[in-house]
Amino acid sequence: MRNYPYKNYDPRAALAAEARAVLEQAANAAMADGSLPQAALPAFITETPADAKNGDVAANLAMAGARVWRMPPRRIAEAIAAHLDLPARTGVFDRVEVAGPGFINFYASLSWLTGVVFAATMDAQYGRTDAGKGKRYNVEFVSANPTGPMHMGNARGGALGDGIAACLEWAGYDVTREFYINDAGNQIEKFGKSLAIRYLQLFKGEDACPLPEECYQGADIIAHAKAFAAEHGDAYVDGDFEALKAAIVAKALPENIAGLERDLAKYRIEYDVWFHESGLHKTGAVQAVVDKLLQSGACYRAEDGAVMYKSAQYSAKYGVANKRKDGEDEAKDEVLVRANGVPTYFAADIAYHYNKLAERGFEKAIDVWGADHHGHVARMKGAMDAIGLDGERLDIVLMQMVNLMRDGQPVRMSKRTGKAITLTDLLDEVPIDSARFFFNMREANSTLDFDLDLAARNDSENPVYYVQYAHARICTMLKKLAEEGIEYAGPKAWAGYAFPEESEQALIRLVANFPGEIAAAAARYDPARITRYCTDVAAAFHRFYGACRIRGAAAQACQARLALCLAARGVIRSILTMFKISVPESM
RNA sequence: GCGCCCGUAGCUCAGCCGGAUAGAGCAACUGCCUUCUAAGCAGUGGGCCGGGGGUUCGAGUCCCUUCGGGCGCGCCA
Repeated sequence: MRNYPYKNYDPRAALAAEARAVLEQAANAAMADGSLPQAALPAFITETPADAKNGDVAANLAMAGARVWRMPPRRIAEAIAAHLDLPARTGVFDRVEVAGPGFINFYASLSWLTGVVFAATMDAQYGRTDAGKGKRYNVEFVSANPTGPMHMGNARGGALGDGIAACLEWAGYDVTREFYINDAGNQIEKFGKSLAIRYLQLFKGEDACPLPEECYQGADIIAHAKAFAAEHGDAYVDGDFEALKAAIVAKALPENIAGLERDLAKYRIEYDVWFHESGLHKTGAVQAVVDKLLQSGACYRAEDGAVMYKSAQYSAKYGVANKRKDGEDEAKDEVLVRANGVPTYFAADIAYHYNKLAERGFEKAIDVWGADHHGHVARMKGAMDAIGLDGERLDIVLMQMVNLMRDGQPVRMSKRTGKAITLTDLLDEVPIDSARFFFNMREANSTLDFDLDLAARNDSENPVYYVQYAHARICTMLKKLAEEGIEYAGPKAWAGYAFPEESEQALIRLVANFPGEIAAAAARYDPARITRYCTDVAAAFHRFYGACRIRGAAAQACQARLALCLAARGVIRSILTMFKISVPESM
C-alpha cells in the first residue's frame, strides 16, 4: 500500500499557495499585454472567507493594488481574472469569481474536497506537521509553591500549559514539560518555621508558642507536624530550633512534592522534568550568573554590599521598566544578592532560565505565569539579554484569573475547609474531562468564569459532552451498520462522488481546517482555538448526520458518507486525545 | 501617579496580517424520534462591537483620547 504523507498535508495552505501562484502569474500576464499598467506587484493576502458562498480562497490583490495600478479594484480584478489559467495548474480550483468590492474568489474543486476526506480517513497523523522538527522547546507550567496545595490558578495553568505543549507536539516540536520546584529561599524558611512551631505546639500548647501571622496557617501544616511527632516523639522539643526546622522540612517537603506530582498525575499531567531550584544554589549556578553579570557591568555592588542589577536599561526593549510606587521618575535597580549574601528569587530565576536556554540548549523557553506576575516579564526577558542570550527566546504566556461560579455567583472558599478551593477540591466536584476542556475554552489572556454547575453536569448543556457525544454517536452508528453488513470499503468505493449536500461540504471544509488550526494554536500558544474548533466539527457532524442518511443511501453515497464519518471521528478523537480527555465509544 | 489585561446579543464568549449582510453556545419562543444514539437537528426573535476623535477604497480589528472592570508596581515569590 502506498504511503500517503498526510502528516504534513494542510489542505487550506495548499489552496492559498496555489491561489497566490496563479494570481501572480495572471497579474504579470495582464501587465505584459497592457491590460494593467506596469507596476511592482503589491503585497496582498489570501484568506478563507467566513462564508463558503464566497469561495474557499479570497484574495484582495485588486483592492491592495488600486493605488499602484491607478484603477478601480473591480476593473483590476476583472483584468486579472481574465488572465487566470486554472486548468494548466493542478486542478484544485473549479472556478473563480470577482465579487464585492473587488475580491477574487477561488472555488475548490471536487478533487480537493476528495483529497481532504481521503487524507483525514487514511492517516491518523492528519493534522500533524513537521514544522517544528528538530526544535526543542521547554514548556514550564504550574510550578506551584511546594509549601501547600494547588489553587485554581494552578488548575488553569496545568490545563493550559499541557494544552500548549500538546499543540506544539502536533506541530512537530520536541517538547519538554517542566515543573520548577521553588524548594529554596524565603518561602521554605517560612514553611520550616511554620512546621516547627506547629510541632512545638503539640507538646507545649498553642499559648506557649503562638504561630506568627506571616506563617502558613493551613491544616496541612498541622498534619505534617503530627506525622513528624508520631515518628520522632519529643526528641526535637528542647533541641536547636534550626535543627528542628531542617529535620521537619526534610520530611515534609518531599512529601509535598510527591503530593503535587500525584495530584497532577490525577489531572493527567506528566512532566518530563521536575527541576529543583535548590540545585541551582548548591551547584553554584546562581553565583556563576551573578558573577557573570558583575563582570559584564550589568550589575554592580552597592555600598552595603548588595549586588544590584541595572534592570531598566535591559528591560526597556520588552516594555516599560517598573516605575517606583512613590512616583519617582527614575527606574529602580533591582537586588540580585542581598547585603547578607542571600540571593533573591530573581537571581535564581535568571540562573534557571540561563540553564534552560544556554546549558540545556532549548531553542525556546515558554513559561506559563499568572497575570499577577506580569511586572516580572520585561525584566526577565531583559535579563536574558544582559547575560548574553536573546530575550526573544523566552516567551511568557500570561494567564488571567479564574472566577469559580456557582448558581451564577462567584465562590471564593470551599464549603468543607473554609479555605481557598484547591485543585483536589475541584476534581472532587467536576469530572477531569470537564476541567481540562473548560480551562482550555478561553484564551489565556482573558479572565475565565468557571461554571461549576455546568462542568459537573453530564448532559448536553456541558460542551465537553457535546463533543464526546458526536464521537460516540459515530462509533455506535458504525457498529450498528457493520452488524447489518454495511462497512466502509475504502476510497475507491466512493471515487467520483460529488458531495452534493451542503452539510457534507460544510463538514469537509471544516475537516480541512484542522492542520491550519493546529499550526495557529502552536504559533500563538493558544490551545483554546482547538477546543472551539472541535466544537465546530462536532456541530457540523451533527448537522450532517441530521441531514444525510447513510443506511439506505445509494452505494456510492453511503460509502462517501461513511468516509466523512470516519474523517470527523478522526479529528475529534485526535483533539480529545491531545487534551487528555476521554474519548467514549458509546454514551 | 505609572504599567499590563479586558469592555461585542439578556448571560458566557468567537471574530486570524484591517475586508464582503458582525458569529456561536446558553437563556426565550416554534417545530422534528414506528427508519443509523433526540446527550441531536431545523427555525424565530435579540447588536450605535463602552463613548468620542483620527488613519483609508474599507475599522469590531490600527492610532489618539475618555469612561468602566480586573491585576500589578517589595532586599515576596
